[in-house]
Parts: sequence; structure tokens; C-alpha cells
Amino acid sequence: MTRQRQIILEELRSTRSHPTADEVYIMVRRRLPRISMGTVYRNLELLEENGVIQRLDISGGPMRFDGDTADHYHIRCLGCQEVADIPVKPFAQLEQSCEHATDYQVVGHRLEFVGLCPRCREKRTSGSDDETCS
Amino acid sequence: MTRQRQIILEELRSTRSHPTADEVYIMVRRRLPRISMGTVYRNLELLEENGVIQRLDISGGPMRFDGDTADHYHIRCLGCQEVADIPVKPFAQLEQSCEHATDYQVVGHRLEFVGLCPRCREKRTSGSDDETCS
DNA sequence: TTCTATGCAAAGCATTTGCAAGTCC
DNA sequence: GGACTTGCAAATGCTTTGCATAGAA
Repeated sequence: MTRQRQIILEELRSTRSHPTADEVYIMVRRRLPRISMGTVYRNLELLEENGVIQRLDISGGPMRFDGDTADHYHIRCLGCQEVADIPVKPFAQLEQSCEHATDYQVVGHRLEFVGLCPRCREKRTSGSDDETCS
Repeated sequence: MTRQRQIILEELRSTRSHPTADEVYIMVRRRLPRISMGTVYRNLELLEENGVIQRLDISGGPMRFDGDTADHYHIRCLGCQEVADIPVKPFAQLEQSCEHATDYQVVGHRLEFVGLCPRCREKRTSGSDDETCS
């Protein structure tokens, strides 16, 4: 456990924002100004392989990382692209429904929701239709 | 509707394999040897915008394309990475469960299954454990 | 010491874009 | 003719990798 790895982990655990590798890099650089992107990527990969963090393959953008390794769903805001947790227990029965419908052996599933966060919804209602959430 | 666009669409509709842009390029090049990747990407994007085809953001790989625009789920084989359709009607109630658990306005969801196709399952059972499905 | 990790820079892969020439109505 | 499209090549964005040096066990 090097200093770099330690700080990457601390920063990741200090936020609930599901940052991208680049955002982790920016956060960590405040404390380690000479760290490189390569080190960030290598450590994020290593931490994920060891089950310490989670890598989130959210659609329509770069990989995101989550210090919370519990299995949970996410929702992505169409306006600001922010990713939030959904406090709902994963639906195990989905995999059974799937298994009945195919000849595959189902071993997992990925469920991601898309929607509008309260702030972006407000902007859409009050502002013009094509306005994009910042 | 140019010749290129027509042939891209025909090739996409002729297969159930959910090809990547590169695979579409290879298929189309058999009939139009001078077509470029740029043209393939531009037409796939255009066809998707017009609702003629579907773009699939399957985790852990490049974008895939589907000539079937009906809303349906997919399963990805862990062994050979093949993507297959799941003949199951989308679960609309998932979005309600999600909406009750957050302050987001939910407008959609993406559900993807992961598993082993019959061929890869057979290989894993009979062969060595770390053998990769081809 | 011996193995592993780092910083830097370059490479890799999927995708997008600028542009001059070609095609379609 | 005028708008759109193509092929080509270069650029982009995200991620991985090679390598010599530096740090950890």
C-alpha cells in the first residue's frame, strides 16, 4: 500500500459522486501534485481487482469509480450527467426471468436508470425546453 | 438514402449478431470495398437518430448496433462476448420501484444480463477451469 | 536486495471531425 | 447549382503500456 494508493482510496471514499478517473486524478493532485494519470489508472485497477472499490460502466461516458463495494443500482441524470445511488436491494429474480427465456446460464445483471435530478427537472419546467442542465 | 447507407442498413438487418462498427465495416466492405470507417460511423449515427436502427451500449466493449428497434434486453456471454436477445417484455415496473427510492424523475432504464452461452458453458464444464471460450 | 510502483511519454483503440472531391435532386 | 455525402487522413478522448528511476518489504 503506497502513499499514492492510500490517497486515491481516501479521496474515493470521501465522496459520493462516482468520479471518473480524471476526476479522481484532479482530487488526488491536490495532495500529491506530481502524481500521474498512469498511476491513478493502475491503482484504480488494482483496488478493483482486490475488491476494495468498484468500477462502474455507466452508459454514455468514461468509467466511473465507487468506494462503496456493495451491490447497488445507479441512476444517471440526463441533464447534468451526475450519477447517484439507488437505495434499492438488487432484484435477484430478474436473472431467473432471463434464464427461463434463453439457453444461457445467467450469472449476473447490470441495471442502470436514467432520469432527471431534482435540479435539472426544475430547470426544464421553468426554462426553455431545449435548455441543458449545467 | 445513398448507396452506402442502404447497404449498411441491409447488412445490419441481415444478421442477429449485434455487430460493432468495425464488424459492420467488414461486412459492408464485401460489397463496397472503398467505403471508409468515417462513412460507416456517420451513417450508423444518422440511422439511429432517425429511429431506423438501435445503438447498444453493452458493458465492457465498443458500441454495438441492432437492426431491430423494438425495446428488448440483451445478454452478453462472459466467454465469447457474443450478445444475444432476451425474448422478455421490458419490466416497466422497475422504473416505479426506482422512482419511489429517489427524488429523481425516472424516464428509462437499461438492463443487461451476463452469462454463459451453451457452447461456452460446455467448454467450461469439460475443459480446464481457466480455458477461454473462442 | 529483490520485488513492486512511480512518473513520464508514447502507444492503442474506438470514435469523431475537417476538407476537398464526388454524388444526388 | 446547391445541399448533402463520401473517402481519406488527422485529431480526439479515454485508457493502457514501456521504461528507467525510485520506493517499499
